[in-house]
Amino acid sequence: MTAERDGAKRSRGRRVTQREIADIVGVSSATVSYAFNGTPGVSEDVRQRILTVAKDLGFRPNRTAQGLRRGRMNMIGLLLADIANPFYPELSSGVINAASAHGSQVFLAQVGLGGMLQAEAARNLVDRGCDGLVFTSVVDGDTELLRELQAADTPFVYANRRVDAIPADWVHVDDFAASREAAEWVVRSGRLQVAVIGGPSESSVSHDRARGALAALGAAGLSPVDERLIDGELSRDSGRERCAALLDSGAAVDAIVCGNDMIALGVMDVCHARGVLIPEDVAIVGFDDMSFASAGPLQLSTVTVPRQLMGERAVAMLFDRIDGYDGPPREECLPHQLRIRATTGPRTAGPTDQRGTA
Amino acid sequence: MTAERDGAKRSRGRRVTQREIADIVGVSSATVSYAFNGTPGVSEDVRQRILTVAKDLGFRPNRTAQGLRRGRMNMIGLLLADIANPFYPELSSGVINAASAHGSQVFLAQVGLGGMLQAEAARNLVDRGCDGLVFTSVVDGDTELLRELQAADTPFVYANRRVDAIPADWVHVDDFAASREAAEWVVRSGRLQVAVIGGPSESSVSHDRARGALAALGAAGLSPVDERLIDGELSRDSGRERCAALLDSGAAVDAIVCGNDMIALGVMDVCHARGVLIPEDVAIVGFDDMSFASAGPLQLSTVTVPRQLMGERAVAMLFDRIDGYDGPPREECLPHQLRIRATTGPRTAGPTDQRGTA
DNA sequence: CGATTGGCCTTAATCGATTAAGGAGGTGTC
DNA sequence: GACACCTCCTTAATCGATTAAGGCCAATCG
Repeated sequence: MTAERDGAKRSRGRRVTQREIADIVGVSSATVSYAFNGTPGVSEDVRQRILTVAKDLGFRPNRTAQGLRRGRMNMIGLLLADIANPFYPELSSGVINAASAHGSQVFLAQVGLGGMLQAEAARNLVDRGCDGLVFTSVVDGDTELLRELQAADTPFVYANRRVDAIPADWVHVDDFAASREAAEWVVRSGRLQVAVIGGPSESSVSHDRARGALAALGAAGLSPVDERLIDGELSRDSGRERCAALLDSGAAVDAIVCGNDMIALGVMDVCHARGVLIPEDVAIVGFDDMSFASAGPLQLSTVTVPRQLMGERAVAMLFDRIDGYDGPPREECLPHQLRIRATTGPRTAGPTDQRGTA
Repeated sequence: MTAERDGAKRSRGRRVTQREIADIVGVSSATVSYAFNGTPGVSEDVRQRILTVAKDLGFRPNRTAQGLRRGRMNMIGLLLADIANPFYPELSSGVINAASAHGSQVFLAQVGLGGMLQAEAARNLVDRGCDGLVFTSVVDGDTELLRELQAADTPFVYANRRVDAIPADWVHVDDFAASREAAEWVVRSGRLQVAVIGGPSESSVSHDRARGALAALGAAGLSPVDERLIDGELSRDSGRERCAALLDSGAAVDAIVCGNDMIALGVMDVCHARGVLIPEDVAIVGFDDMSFASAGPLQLSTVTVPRQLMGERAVAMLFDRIDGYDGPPREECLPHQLRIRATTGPRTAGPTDQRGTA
């Protein structure tokens, strides 16, 4: 008798359909559909009766059925390497909000890291009917997938990283220039023994950042402390490991240019643990300006990347494609900003020669 | 003639269907479906021919059609307040990976913050066919929505926050006890003028944390410095504002217990800017142990919350429901850990009476 | 007054898969 | 020879919406 009992009785997901509304109002289901879509040719009286009944019954359209019929699901896929890396949440936030403003929602896939491979995840998203994809973590190995998507005419954009071999819409910052500026600053402030601890070379972004730093060093007639440290992961752990290896090697270092702020965090962990003073002994510069970089006592010098905006612009470009734009791939370069804080302050000690005795 | 030309010619999303495979192999589409699903009753010969043709044509099943017919989309919805708040990405990562292990993918909805209202977002996810929902940021105002979901028998779980009035599966930590422990530590180390800068009282988690801290103070015969500061947002900005207000008020303070690490970050920003020494003048304790809390020079005392695990357990409980478990709501309390670092070190100065002249 | 015109609905096909029910052809049994 | 019984397919309904095409009726026109 009660609503509770009814609720318990129906099987899960038993939802009101247009057909039921049609039966109650006494019209055909087509009319109900027309009423909801505002299609002309439904009298105001009937429309009102339909809407009233729908409301009473708590009708909600089945988006799956709509999607099947209309061939468009109004959703986009977002692929990222590791949502726990603080770079991505803000980018994602931009993507989600911009998509929402376009009436779409976002399907999230985490690739690598216990998740699926990128290609598998991307195909899955397409199978589910995503109208387009935003790639934030492509690597060169994804070439085949991207080719496949282009062949099938599935819209996608690169946010941040890109694959050179597959031209497509791309939103990014000038990583090369930004990294060069950061390294230049370090060099100009008198550091001579500069180490570069970068990200994976298969990522275009990390690659560009490393090249930028090396270009600055080269222009000053310097070369990096230990070339083998350049390539690695963009994680705090990897920063720790490589910084420890660097200090252990006994090489003289008075500055470390990091591929991102997470690496810088790991580097600072090790320096802190070993009593290496920042910036007195070693200057440190990160990349991305993650929220913690400006934290009270931390004050990491870094490069600001407009991550939220990057997500928003990526979605804007993607919707252009989804809505039919068919021109050549476009590239949008967002402004970055060198943010000098305390970790690149004046150098007061001689080149450090800590032997990593900590 | 070329594959390129064919590709350009077909309209977007023109994908191979079972029907086309059936026509080529010379069987009915039903047989094709049976072949893919491993349903008995298809000869090995025919099955092989079907699979071969499917592979050649790059067939992929349309998950939307499958979902419509099967009534299950194999996806879950994840609702969160602000993906840029570092609490959520790690929780999300746990959710995504656990869902992936169950063969499901995750739909993400950001509520508030330029996104939709929670109820709107949740209904949207259900309309799209999500098999269940994970709520991470419910507030008391969502009661009606939750009731509606229960009436429709839509499975959902609370991760972290909960709404008392609507019992449902819930994964959390003992925020009350953890916060009490944190405050006790501060009190035991000799601080007498303790301020509590918490989160929104409409969040069960913030509410419990605030109660825990107050309980510790009460047990020591103390009361918080300024009760009006307890309620606010869980953001760095809010931490800044309230800390500034606190210092401006001229009240004597020698410890600040924060509702989470973001607030603590804002508090540290202000202290740093005004020359208030941590921990000499003011001890600070956060909550959540976000990655930056342990950063080199930062060393924020806080409480560790197993966020990734929380996401995984939430999904496990959710899938129990999706798979038919129909018992009473279950509650899972995960272990927390008080993490004492440098910001709660010994107090060396008298109670601060900075007038905020910075 | 018969024909045309519009307004308002209905019929039925369709999206791409799943699946119950049924049929054709061969084998086995008595 | 008849009947049951497999094995392997096919037919057709179905999920819940959308939408082209067509029907009915009253109003309008020459």
